[in-house]
Amino acid sequence: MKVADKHGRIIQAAIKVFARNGFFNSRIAEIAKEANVADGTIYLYFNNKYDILITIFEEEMGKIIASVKQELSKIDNPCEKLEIFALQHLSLVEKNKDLAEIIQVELRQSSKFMKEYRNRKFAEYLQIISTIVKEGQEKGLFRKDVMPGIFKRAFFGALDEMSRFWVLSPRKKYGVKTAAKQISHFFLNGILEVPCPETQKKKKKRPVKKTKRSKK
Amino acid sequence: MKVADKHGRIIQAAIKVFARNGFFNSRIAEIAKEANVADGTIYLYFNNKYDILITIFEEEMGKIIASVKQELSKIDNPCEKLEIFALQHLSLVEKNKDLAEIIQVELRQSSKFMKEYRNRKFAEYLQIISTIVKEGQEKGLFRKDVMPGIFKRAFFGALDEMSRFWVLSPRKKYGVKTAAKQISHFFLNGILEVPCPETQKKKKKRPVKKTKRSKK
DNA sequence: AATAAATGAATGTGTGTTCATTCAGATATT
DNA sequence: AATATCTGAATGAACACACATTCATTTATT
Repeated sequence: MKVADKHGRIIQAAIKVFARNGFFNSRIAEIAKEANVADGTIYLYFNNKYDILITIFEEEMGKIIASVKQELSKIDNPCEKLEIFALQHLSLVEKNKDLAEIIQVELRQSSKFMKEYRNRKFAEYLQIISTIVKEGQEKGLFRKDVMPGIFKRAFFGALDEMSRFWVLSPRKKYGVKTAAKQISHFFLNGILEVPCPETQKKKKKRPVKKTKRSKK
Repeated sequence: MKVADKHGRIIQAAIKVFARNGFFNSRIAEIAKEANVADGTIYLYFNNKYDILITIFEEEMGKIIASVKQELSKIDNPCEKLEIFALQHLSLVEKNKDLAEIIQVELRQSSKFMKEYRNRKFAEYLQIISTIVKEGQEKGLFRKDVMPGIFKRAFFGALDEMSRFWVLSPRKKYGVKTAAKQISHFFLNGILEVPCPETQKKKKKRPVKKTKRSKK
């Protein structure tokens, strides 16, 4: 790696330091030291401490979204897509523990100050999931009464909580593959030995109009 | 409410203020003002700022665990238990937005500094879920290959993410009941229109003993 | 009168940010 | 080719200030 690219070095250092201490307990001086750079230099590349955090999210989250989308584009079957999404998500977390911790913990905490911002990138990520669901419904694979807006949050939340566990605890009990398999299996097939009739008592199954496509 | 009970007033004020600004951006002076108490008075009841946060978690989380356990004890069927758990969880969040935000956001961020502690209370909450799962497996209702340790996190995560959405966004698109129904339904029955054979390719389907119902 | 509880102004520390200064390398001048 | 001039990236010591905590004093309770 080049000696230069101060920007990149500062970002990488900040990821490490923020993950170690949390944003508010991290000192600019510590980041500077980690990046082998003078305190003041940081202000040549970033407006302030907060700006570093935002940049981390912007740049790194962007990479992740792109990579996940890329990976999913190779697959057709929505069932498989969900499983691959889970696997990808958990693998990425495992590979980038520090980054994952920041996105999970620090950015959530800061969300009050950058709601609108976080939401955009984050919504984009969640939308990958709801798109898969809609696709599955169109293909007649997934039940029509599944609300994609709820599903995407539930599915993401499940993965997110699973990874938090990894991020915070040093040794992990379950492997990435096992977890991804289990979780996608929960959501696809449920956990019942045999489908439970009572849970569907409310809605009568109404005949679904076939909305082939709606492009004019 | 009594004019006294400074302890309680400070806690309530702190919940409000922490939720509004986040822990690190909250001033002791602001909490004092909100509680109609002098700055110094707070230090008669708490050791320091952090102690207030911990106390909030300890006292309030304790109440929640007790209340959920209480509610679940009335029910037999594990399927129903899961649904009630979801409903309870989401309802509690809705009723105590500020508290929910603190538990979700601030405590997660602080977990680095008090891992051992958070884990105990939190684990207790998660364990409620895995206990339901094990019970369901014993009764032959839930598949044996479901790992309770993964399930509890996935299920909790799903609910947690759903409530984060409510906590952070002012108007909500889905009602508590709808969300609870949908989420527990995902986990019980999956989302497939028809069980997907591929996803089970690993394990040979072993003949399922017909567990008609398990009520004695 | 004695004790306890509450007050809030004062303190001191920790830290994000600034900015005068340095100096390696580029450019101009001889 | 040698020397002088310029440039702006990098530095890090110094600053300013926000804020948790303290404690001498006041007020309430017994």
